[in-house]
Amino acid sequence: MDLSSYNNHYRILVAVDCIIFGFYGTQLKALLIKRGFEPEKGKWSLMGGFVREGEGIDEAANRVLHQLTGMKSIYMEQLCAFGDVNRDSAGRVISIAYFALINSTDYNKQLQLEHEAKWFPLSEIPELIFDHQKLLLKAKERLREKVACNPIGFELLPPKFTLPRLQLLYEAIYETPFDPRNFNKKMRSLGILNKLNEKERGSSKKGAYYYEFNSQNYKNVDKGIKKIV
Amino acid sequence: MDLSSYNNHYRILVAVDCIIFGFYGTQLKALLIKRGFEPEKGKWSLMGGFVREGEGIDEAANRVLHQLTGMKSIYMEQLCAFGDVNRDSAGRVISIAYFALINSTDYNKQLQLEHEAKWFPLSEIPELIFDHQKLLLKAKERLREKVACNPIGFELLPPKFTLPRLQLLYEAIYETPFDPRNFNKKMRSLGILNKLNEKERGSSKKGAYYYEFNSQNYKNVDKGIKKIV
DNA sequence: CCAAAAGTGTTCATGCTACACCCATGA
DNA sequence: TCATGGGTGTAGCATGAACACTTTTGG
Repeated sequence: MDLSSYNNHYRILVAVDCIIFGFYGTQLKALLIKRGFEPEKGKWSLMGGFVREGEGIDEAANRVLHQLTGMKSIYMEQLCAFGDVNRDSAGRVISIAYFALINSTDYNKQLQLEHEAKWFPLSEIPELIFDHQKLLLKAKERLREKVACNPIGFELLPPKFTLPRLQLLYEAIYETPFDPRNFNKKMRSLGILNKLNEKERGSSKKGAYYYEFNSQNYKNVDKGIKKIV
Repeated sequence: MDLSSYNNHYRILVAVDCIIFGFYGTQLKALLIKRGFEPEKGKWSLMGGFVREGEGIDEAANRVLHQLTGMKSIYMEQLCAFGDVNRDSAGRVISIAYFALINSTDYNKQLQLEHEAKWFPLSEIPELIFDHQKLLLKAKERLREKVACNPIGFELLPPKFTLPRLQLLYEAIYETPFDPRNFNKKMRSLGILNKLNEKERGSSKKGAYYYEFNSQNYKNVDKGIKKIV
């Protein structure tokens, strides 16, 4: 490799920061940690880490997500880069933000304790370090845009879920109620759900049918054309 | 500033690369340059530059755009970061991509010569260095998504333009013809155009009325709700 | 038998699509 | 006067929004 022509240029610390969304009860929440090192040690923060030598940025984001959740193959997408000169009080750091969606039922609670991580409803986010509030806000916007045309909401639910539950999720994301008749009709018409022959008991006496996401059908459809919500 | 806790981390070269779109005749084009330094000197490339000390990333993109076009206050938006380990053959470089829209009538041709820059129709892009082809593709996608709901197409036109010309622009972006009756109706109904009392002569005998973009009206509308195309 | 949540169908308004003719003018 | 591109309106269709009642069953 010939590095000669690049040698005199300024090198910068590059971090990845992850906005991790989960769906608990009726609330969309974000997973935050108590920062474990200076500066701003002990304050609430997004989970992040520096990009290492020989490590791609997506790889770095995956590593960071794995560190905190113990999960592999999390749904994850790059948001954008944040690079104001003084965004980090301890020096020049460019942060590449990722947002991730996880199914809250299967992740490692042990790791959560180690990192002093906590789920916060989006309406009750505490003060965050640096520009992390801004990253979180942008992630929320992007999630809405993305969910409107792409079936990624399912990433926030277990493989089997009921329609009322799916509706609660969309209501949490958009912070607005939907009409259950219209919602069901729309969802069924998209042809991306399989109705199972099994009911969920417990949240109602009648019981609601379970559905699963049919990704095969989705792939056959012209992506991004149909509006989901 | 206390840098102690960050000191042992790996620092990386960060570049910004700009995908610059322009509208010429009936074609959407991208501005490419002949790369002026090694590696890959003399090959076609996006215009880019390294992020400097004390310079924010948006600032860096503006600087790069100014260098090539001589224009200030160009419409510009961050696309995303590209950070695969071996994307640059000469070492680890993370690139933050920006796409820019410029009105082709008022930019500096002199600078174009100095950089050996050339406008290429999107259907005739030559081989590009590194992953620049990928950046360009992604920019094209993003432009379509963005233009569908935001009136940024006007950035590609002079302040005064005719409806047939605007239609040609949209047709170029979406690579598909529109019905002129429906297109006009839709555009007029959005209430973001001012019809001027002046006609463009030359492209037809009857002449077409000039319009200008009314950004004031646009700001009063609930953004991002209305679909433009 | 009653309370609580699940499930379903119809109507109306709106917006999108398709489509054909007259207008103004320079040559 | 004619060729060229500019400009407009209508009817059918699909989609989204509003809205109320029946079903199931555990307690």
